[in-house]
Amino acid sequence: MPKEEQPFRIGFMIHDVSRLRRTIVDKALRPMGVTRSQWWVLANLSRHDGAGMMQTELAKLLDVGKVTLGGLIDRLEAGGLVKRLADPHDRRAKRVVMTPRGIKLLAEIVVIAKEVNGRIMNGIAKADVVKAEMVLHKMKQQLISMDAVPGGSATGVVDAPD
Amino acid sequence: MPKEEQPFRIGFMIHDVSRLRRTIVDKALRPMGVTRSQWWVLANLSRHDGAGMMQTELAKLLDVGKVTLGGLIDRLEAGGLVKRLADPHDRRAKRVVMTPRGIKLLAEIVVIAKEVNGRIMNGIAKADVVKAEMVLHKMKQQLISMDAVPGGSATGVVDAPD
DNA sequence: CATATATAGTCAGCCACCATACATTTAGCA
DNA sequence: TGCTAAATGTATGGTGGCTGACTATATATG
Repeated sequence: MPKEEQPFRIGFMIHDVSRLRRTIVDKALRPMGVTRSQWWVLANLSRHDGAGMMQTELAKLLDVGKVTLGGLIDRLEAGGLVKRLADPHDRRAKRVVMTPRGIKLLAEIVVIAKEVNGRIMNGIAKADVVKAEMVLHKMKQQLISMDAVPGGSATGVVDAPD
Repeated sequence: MPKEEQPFRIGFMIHDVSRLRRTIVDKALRPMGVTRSQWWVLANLSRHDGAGMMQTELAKLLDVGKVTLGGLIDRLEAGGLVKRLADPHDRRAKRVVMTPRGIKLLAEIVVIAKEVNGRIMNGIAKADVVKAEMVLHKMKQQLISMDAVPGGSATGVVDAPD
């Protein structure tokens, strides 16, 4: 093995870590009946609370397609964690809001997730993590500029804050 | 309110990049009728060529479950890129080998993939990429030690030599 | 030899993605 | 005012990933 250049290494590495991480987190979250993606939706929903959010709005925030988000909402709704309400001003739209049950569950999830996350990142220097995050962020921007975002239609701006 | 600690950031970042990257690569590869996961299988298969590989062996190498790999092989076989041959020594097993067509296609794929990859990594310093890779690698080891690998069943103690 | 256990693959079922196509409704414009 | 264009959400169908249950074979052990 003469250690040739491996331009794809980071790509596969990301793929692997993403997959394995999902498995672990989902396993830890299973007792509460949600997956990591569902948690992700709840977390974002809880920050933009108030009148709830339109599905399209939420999908854009998460960089997923309307269809994918629709499916996630379906499952969350089936679990009684969110509700779809008709928008009073736009009869096409539905506003997604968290139920009390959803709010309560989210708090529990965060506790578990923090613990698991700590174990995954165990022994990795904080500074290194930050640097890696920056590389990933650049990759993400590059990808978005390459039209990776699914519902495409590139409505205006990129650059998700936060 | 300024910027609280966000322990999950890198996790979601990896998730995002992985997802977006898959979309882009798959889009670039579509003309040749394969996905990125299929390419991944072909690439690994081509390195361990010769008598082909058993499915389980391949699954272990890729850290995916037998079932997932079975599905991938199904599609590759349907496309005429690999073949399943009966193992002469073990009647349970099947050896997966690449067809000439598969070999040829892999070469074409690599060309495309290299180009796309270059664009994704555009403007990111090589040294930073290497550092990020190291962080990811550590995460991966940590995850594997947490029993993330699917077909798990902890066949003895595994210390997958890299 | 018989039985138990481990291993190779498959089947069925679920979640998360995506793309394409569609109905409904809203908004823009001639 | 009426027709077209855009936007919201859904339906449909495919890939990829996982779990759990199952068959068939191989090996180990009493």
